[in-house]
Amino acid sequence: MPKTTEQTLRRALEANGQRFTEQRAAVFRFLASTDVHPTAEQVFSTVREELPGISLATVYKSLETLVGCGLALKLTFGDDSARYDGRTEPHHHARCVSCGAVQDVMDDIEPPEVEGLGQTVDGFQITGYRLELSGYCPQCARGRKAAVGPR
Amino acid sequence: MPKTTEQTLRRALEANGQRFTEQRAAVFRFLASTDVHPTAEQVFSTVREELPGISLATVYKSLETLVGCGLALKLTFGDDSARYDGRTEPHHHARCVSCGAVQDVMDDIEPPEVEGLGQTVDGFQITGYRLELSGYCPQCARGRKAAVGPR
DNA sequence: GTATCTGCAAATTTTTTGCCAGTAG
DNA sequence: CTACTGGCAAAAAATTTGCAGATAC
Repeated sequence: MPKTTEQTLRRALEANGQRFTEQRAAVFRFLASTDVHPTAEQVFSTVREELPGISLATVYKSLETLVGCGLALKLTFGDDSARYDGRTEPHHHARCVSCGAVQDVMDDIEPPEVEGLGQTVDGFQITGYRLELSGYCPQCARGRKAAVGPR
Repeated sequence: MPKTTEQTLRRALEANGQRFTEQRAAVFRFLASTDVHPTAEQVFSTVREELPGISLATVYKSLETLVGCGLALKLTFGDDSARYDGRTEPHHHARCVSCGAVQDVMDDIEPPEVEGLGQTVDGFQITGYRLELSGYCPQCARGRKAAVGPR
């Protein structure tokens, strides 16, 4: 866990009037180290290996704190429960329709730009977007014919 | 409620070995008539005006049935609970970051096409995509400066 | 007539909250 | 020190399930 990671966390917490704690640090480190977009439950069981005493409620509270500080994103995919993303740089996600796994994809899969971004669409003032790809992950991709199109 | 709507429902149900019921019809009609992407709870309270005896469990079951027949989509936006979409044609969504409302947007806001669609990206075999715009709905858009970019 | 539904209530699952002791600053 | 936190257990919210009576076909 590089010092810079802790620095980042301390600063962000401080900037939001929050305190630095071991629990928050552990949650943040785990989120920052993975790209699987874990659910709260997954964060809990992983972090517990390191901090056996941590409770699920604390994980939820820590996640909420991190989201509030802009250090993580709370996302939902398809019809699953909430998942957390420790990366705040622009990137998109691909979700396996077979096993439900969520993976990051390089931002450059995205076309030039979404026309109308920063403009008004149907009365909506657009400030951002999120692209979710569906498909089969490497493990599940076994002899399938792809049907392409938005949904 | 046009006869064609009922026809559509009957055919789809039949094709999936499911029976036509008043409850499913009411849920379907409501979904097809709105573009607000209601939660199960919202479907329940609206449909109950028409069928006072319907139960929430039945609404959940009906929604699942409709999704199974391809007559509706189950979606999640941001960090909210599951929402249902009665439209199956290609279109995208805009979500108000202020009030949480979800609105359909014309498909042509979408750029030409997502490069790599139907191809393999990072080992993922892509079969579809979903675009979610963030912004301020007409009601909430009041003197704001837009910061643009993926998130 | 018979397999499939609905409604109800109870069970699960997911997330949030209240409270007191513990700790960061 | 003092306010903010974490852990625990209980609460609330969201969704699913079992079952007996009702209903579509």
